[in-house]
Amino acid sequence: MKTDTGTKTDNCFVRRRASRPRADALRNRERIVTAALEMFVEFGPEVPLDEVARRAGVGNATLYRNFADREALTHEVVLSVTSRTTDRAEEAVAAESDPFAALSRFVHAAADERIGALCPMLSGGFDQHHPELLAERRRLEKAVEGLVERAMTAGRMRTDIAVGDVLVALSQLTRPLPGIACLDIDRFTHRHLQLFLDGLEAPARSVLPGSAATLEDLRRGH
Amino acid sequence: MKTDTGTKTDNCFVRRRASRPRADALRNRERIVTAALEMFVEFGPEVPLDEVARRAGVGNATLYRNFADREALTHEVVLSVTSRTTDRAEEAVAAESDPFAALSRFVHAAADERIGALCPMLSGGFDQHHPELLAERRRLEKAVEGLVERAMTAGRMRTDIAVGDVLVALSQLTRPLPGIACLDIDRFTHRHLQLFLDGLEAPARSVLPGSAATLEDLRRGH
Amino acid sequence: MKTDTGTKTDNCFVRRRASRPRADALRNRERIVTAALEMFVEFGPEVPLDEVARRAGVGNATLYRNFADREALTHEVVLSVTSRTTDRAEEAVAAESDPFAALSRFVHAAADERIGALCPMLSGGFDQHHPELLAERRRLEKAVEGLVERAMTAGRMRTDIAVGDVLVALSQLTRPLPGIACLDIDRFTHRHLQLFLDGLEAPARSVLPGSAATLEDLRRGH
Amino acid sequence: MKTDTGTKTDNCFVRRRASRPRADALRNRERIVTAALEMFVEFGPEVPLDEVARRAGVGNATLYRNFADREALTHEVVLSVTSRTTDRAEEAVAAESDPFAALSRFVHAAADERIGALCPMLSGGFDQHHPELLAERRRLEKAVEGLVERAMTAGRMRTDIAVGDVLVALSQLTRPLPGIACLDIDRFTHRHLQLFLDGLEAPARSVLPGSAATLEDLRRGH
DNA sequence: GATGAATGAGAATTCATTCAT
DNA sequence: CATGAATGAATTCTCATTCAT
Repeated sequence: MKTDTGTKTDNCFVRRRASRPRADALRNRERIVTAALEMFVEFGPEVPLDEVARRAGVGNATLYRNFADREALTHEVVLSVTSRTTDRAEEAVAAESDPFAALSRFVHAAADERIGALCPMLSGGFDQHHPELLAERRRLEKAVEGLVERAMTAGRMRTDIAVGDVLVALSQLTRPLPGIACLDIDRFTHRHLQLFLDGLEAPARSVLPGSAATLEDLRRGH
Repeated sequence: MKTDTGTKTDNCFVRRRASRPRADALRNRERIVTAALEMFVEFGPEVPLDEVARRAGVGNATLYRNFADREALTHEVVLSVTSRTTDRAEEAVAAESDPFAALSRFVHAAADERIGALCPMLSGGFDQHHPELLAERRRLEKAVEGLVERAMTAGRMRTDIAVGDVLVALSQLTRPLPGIACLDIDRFTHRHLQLFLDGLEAPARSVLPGSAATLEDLRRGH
Repeated sequence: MKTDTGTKTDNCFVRRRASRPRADALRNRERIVTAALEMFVEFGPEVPLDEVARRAGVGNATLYRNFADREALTHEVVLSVTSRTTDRAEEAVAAESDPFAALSRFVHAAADERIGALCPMLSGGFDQHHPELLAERRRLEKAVEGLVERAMTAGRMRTDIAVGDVLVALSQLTRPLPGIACLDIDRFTHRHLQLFLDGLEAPARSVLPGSAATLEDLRRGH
Repeated sequence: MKTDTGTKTDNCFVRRRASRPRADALRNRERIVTAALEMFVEFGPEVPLDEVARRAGVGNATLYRNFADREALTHEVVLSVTSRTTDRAEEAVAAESDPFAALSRFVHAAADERIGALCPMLSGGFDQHHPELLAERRRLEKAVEGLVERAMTAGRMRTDIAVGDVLVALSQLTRPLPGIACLDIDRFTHRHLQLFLDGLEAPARSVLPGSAATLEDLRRGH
């Protein structure tokens, strides 16, 4: 995942203080993204960027130097959450031999990565069709598709479910309620996720209406 | 200097139909609440009130005459959705002989009433503790409690679920995604609700973590 | 003091119910002017007219039926206060044999008539040059001039003072402080007026700078 | 997730002249206060803040960056006028050997500092009980108390007067008449102040009614 | 005539974004 | 690079005035 944004000055050698600012700058960038995610979760995606900068411990102009506007920052946050969530999907495969256990582990891990925070951003606020994002999202879908298909193949879950169903339900159920620490993620959210997983595991009791979805679909109607 | 305020009754007979002019006013009031709900669903709870007024087809000041500020309008919207949702719960009991079918009918009906639109409002934006709201919320909880208990007693659903679990999961799953017509309520939402219901109906497969919740609990952490 | 505003329908005879609404209407008009004066004193000349109407116990539209706009109402209030103050000046002459005592009585009486409330209105807010107002103001000046000259002639006060000095100082000293009941007119204002009067009575100790003024002068600079 | 907010000190030496950029900012702040005082005097305390900003030559948001709201700006204006007025009281002591001349000098100087502009603000519009203001007001009262007591002790003025009487009368007499350049301060105001001073200097001719006041008292009734 | 409701224009305040140091 | 300050373009809300009953 090359983030070579601005690699122009990479050339080696001396120049003692040339790379130092880089270290700083990179740390700032990360701090800002972290702060932004936290505050989107706590206060919603409308949170003033000046406040994000304050929480990140940098001046507002530094934020704008790194991210041209709110859209750019949102983009990075989405990218970062998506990427880490994908990592969790991959870890889950490795960590659990039982395929449904793997899916289950992923679901809870995704909640901890605040995948729910992406929801409000799905609706505008950044360029859904940016290649970088599309790529990352496909990576996530592939990974989750793997988890789901393995569980189905093993007969461990009902088979009328698509990746999109999992991802959307998962996102919605973990979607933060600004002002309430992420819907009190420990007291409620994991509980509801477990209920959801139990439902996936049980045999189908009805014909699900509507159509299975990919994340992609979500934007279609727009 | 007699300040005989209230001498208006000097004009004898008049005032027969003192409440008539309100026909218009009442319609306006309702139109505003309706427009507000629609726009909260479409654009989120931060939608400019001037836009709400425009959609309602009234001047902005008319909105403010009816609702002192955003909080007051939000209050009314929440009240109205809660109330209609409760009605749906009561209807569901009457309409279905099977207790789980009743719960199921309620869940889908609540989605159509946009119960999910309440989520973003639960986090501030209005006075949670207003007696009027508390009363209405209790009515809703009682009604849903009835649905749930009957289904459990009939052995039609797992028994480790509380009203709050149903209401929170239901609200989250149907929570609107601004910019996407209520998460494309027909293509996805009812599907996910059905999946959720299937999960409720199936026997428990795991011990649910965390604690069951009432809507009340949601505010506790705050 | 003919206030034949709208006397067009004065014609006598029958018409039982023709003059009745008149009585009402007139009372309303007076109530509004009274309420306006009270509220100008209490809250300043920016007080919302709807509030004035409420205090007067009439609908806002009734206020506007009687006074085309804020200027018209202000006009009437000024006229009314000026007129009553003039009456007080005339009464003072009649009531006191000592010329300075008469002036003194007038000064305190003018305070009770809220002559200070005129100050904020002197600065725009209504048409200073309206003939009706000019006439009334001249009447006031004449009356006060009488008081002052008599006191001077009797050797009861310093002679380098003009009517305008008395009226302006009097108005300023009694000018209401919105939010503080007319500068607590009894505890402070009459005290300061007495001090002012004592100063007038004493022999001149210095050459007063500037020029004596008529109320008229006040508008000149504008 | 280290939230080492405050790592700004990573950049070693920097920050030498951290307060330099404030040169501009400070000037702006002062310009705004100056403009505000001028416009309060000219147009009253309700003058639109956007206009104040324009007069100060800054954008409206700059005003709001410096003063959270009208109250905060008013606070600063009051503070600034009070403080300068106190300075004048102290200067007056130094400049005049005769105690009454000192008082007299102060009174005219206070008018030039627009002490009268404080009047409309005394009635709400800012927090009267803010410690900063209370302190500054006490400083003013102390200073004027000194002037008054010295004049009394020297037998140069009547002795039934309190600081509050002087300050209130002084403020009222110099209170600006929006629309009229500070009551044409040179043509009328100094004249009336001189008359007032003459009255103070003369022996008491009557028992003053009411009670002497401190500025503090003015708020009591509220 | 009288009333409550409706309205648009304007004022206060916030915030994304740009600028100067 | 980093920063605090500046800015204008919304947004919320108020109020004088008009309208419909």
